[in-house]
Amino acid sequence: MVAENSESELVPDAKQRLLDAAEEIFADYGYEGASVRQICERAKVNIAGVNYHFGDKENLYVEAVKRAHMCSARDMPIENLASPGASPLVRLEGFIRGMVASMHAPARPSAMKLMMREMAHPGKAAGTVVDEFIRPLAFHLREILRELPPHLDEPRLLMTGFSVIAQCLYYRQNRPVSELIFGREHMEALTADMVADHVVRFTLTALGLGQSKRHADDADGGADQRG
Amino acid sequence: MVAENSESELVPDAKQRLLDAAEEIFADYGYEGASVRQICERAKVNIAGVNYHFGDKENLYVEAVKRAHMCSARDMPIENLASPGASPLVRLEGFIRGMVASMHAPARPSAMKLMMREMAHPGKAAGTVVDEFIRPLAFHLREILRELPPHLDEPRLLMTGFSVIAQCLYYRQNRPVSELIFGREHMEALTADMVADHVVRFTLTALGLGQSKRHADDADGGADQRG
DNA sequence: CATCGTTCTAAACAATTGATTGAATCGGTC
DNA sequence: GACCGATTCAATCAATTGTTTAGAACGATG
Repeated sequence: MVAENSESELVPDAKQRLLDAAEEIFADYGYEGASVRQICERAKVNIAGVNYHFGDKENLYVEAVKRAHMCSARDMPIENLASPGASPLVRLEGFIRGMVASMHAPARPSAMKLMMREMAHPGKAAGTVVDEFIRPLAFHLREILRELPPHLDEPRLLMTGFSVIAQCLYYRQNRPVSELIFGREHMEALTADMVADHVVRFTLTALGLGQSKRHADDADGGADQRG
Repeated sequence: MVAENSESELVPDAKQRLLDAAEEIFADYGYEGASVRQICERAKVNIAGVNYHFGDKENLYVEAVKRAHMCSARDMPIENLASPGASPLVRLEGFIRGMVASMHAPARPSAMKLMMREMAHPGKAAGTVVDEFIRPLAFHLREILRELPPHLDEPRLLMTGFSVIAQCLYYRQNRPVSELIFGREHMEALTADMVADHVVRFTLTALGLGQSKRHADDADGGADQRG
C-alpha cells in the first residue's frame, strides 16, 4: 500500500509537491514553455518521479489543472454567496461581488492563473473544468437573470450573461496589458470594492434596475463581505 | 542591394512567406509550442532562412507580431468610424460597433489571434503593440466617454471604459470556452449585428442614455454598416 | 568570362527536451 | 534477519530543439 501521509508530516508528499510545483510552473510558462526538469527542481523530486506518479508530462498537467479548478471552486460565488431564498436582484449583486472578489484576489493565485490559461486555449483538461466548474457557474447566473424583471428571450439572456461575466473577467484576463496602457499605479488604485461597486451599478442600470433601492450616487464604501 | 520585389512576382518573397507562416503557427501554438522547422516547412523556406532573414526565432516572433498588429489596426474603429464632428453618443456607438465587428470577423484571423495571444501574456513585442495600437484605441474611447453627459471622475472613467471593452473582447477571448458551455450552435447563432446591438444598448442604458433617441425596444435589425 | 554581394541549401552543431532504465533505499510483515 | 512492495535515485535514452556552418545557385556589374 502507498504510505499516504503520516500524521506528523511537515513536508507534503512528493506527489503533492509535484502538483504544487506543476501548478506554479505551468501557470507561469504554459504547457510547452514549462519543462519537467524545472518542475521537479522546484518540487525537489527526481525527474523520474513525474513518470512514476503521473505517467507523463501531459497527465501531470491535466491533474494539476483539475486540482487547480477544484481549489478555485471554493471561493466562487455559486454556493457561499447565493442564498436561494433571496430576490434575484440581490443574488445577482452577490454573484457579481463574489466573482469580482475572487478574480481580484484569488485564494490560490497560481491555481487561478493556470485555470485561466487553460480556458484561454482549451486542451485536454478543459472539458472537466467546464463540466464541473464553469458551466454550473454560467447556468447559475443565467437562472438569476431569467427571473429578473426585464424578461429576456434566450439569445438576449445569453448576451446579458456575457456582459456580466465579461466585466468580471476583464480585470484578470487583461490586467497586464491594462497596466501597460495606463500604468500599474492607476490599476492598483482600483480596489476590489471599487470594481465590484462599478460593475454592480453598471449592470443593474443597464438592466433598468438602477437607482431604485440602490445606494444614492457615490461615496458609499460600505463593503460588508470579504472579512 | 536587396532585390525587394520584382513587379510580376506571383509567389511572395521568402521573408514575407516566413512572416505569413510564423503568424499562423505562432497564433495556433504559441511561441514555445511552435518550432522554426514547422514554420519553415509551411513557408517552404530552408531552416537557415529564419536565421538569415531575422537572426533568431525570437526576432521572427517579434516581427510577426508587429506586422500582425499593423494589419489588424486597419479595420479598427479608431479612424474609419469615428467622425470627429459627431456627437460623443454616436461616436461611442460607432466605436462599439466597429470593435465588435472586428472582433467577430477580423480581416486577418491569424493576425488577430496572434495579437490577442501576445496581449494575454505580454512579451517582447507587447510594448510596441500597446504603444502604437492599443493605447491610442483606449485613449480614444476614454475621450469619448469623458464628453458624455454623466461626467465621471477618472477612476470611474477608467472602469466604464473597461466595461465597454470587456464586452467587446469577451466574444473573442472566451469564445472557445463559451462554445464548450452552451454549444457551438448557440454561439454561432449570435451574429455580429446582434452582439453589437446588445452591447450598444447595454452600455448606453448603463450610462443613462438609454431609450431616448435609440430604437424603441426590440426587433429592429436595421444594420447599416458592414456592407 | 570573372567577380561580387545576395540568397538559398544541405548538413551538422551543441543543448535541451520528455521518457526510461536498473539499482538503491525505505518501511513494514513474516 | 529475510523478504516484499513502494518509492527514489543517478544515469542514460532517442528525439527534437534553436542555431550555425560552408558551399552552391543566382543575378548584376565590371
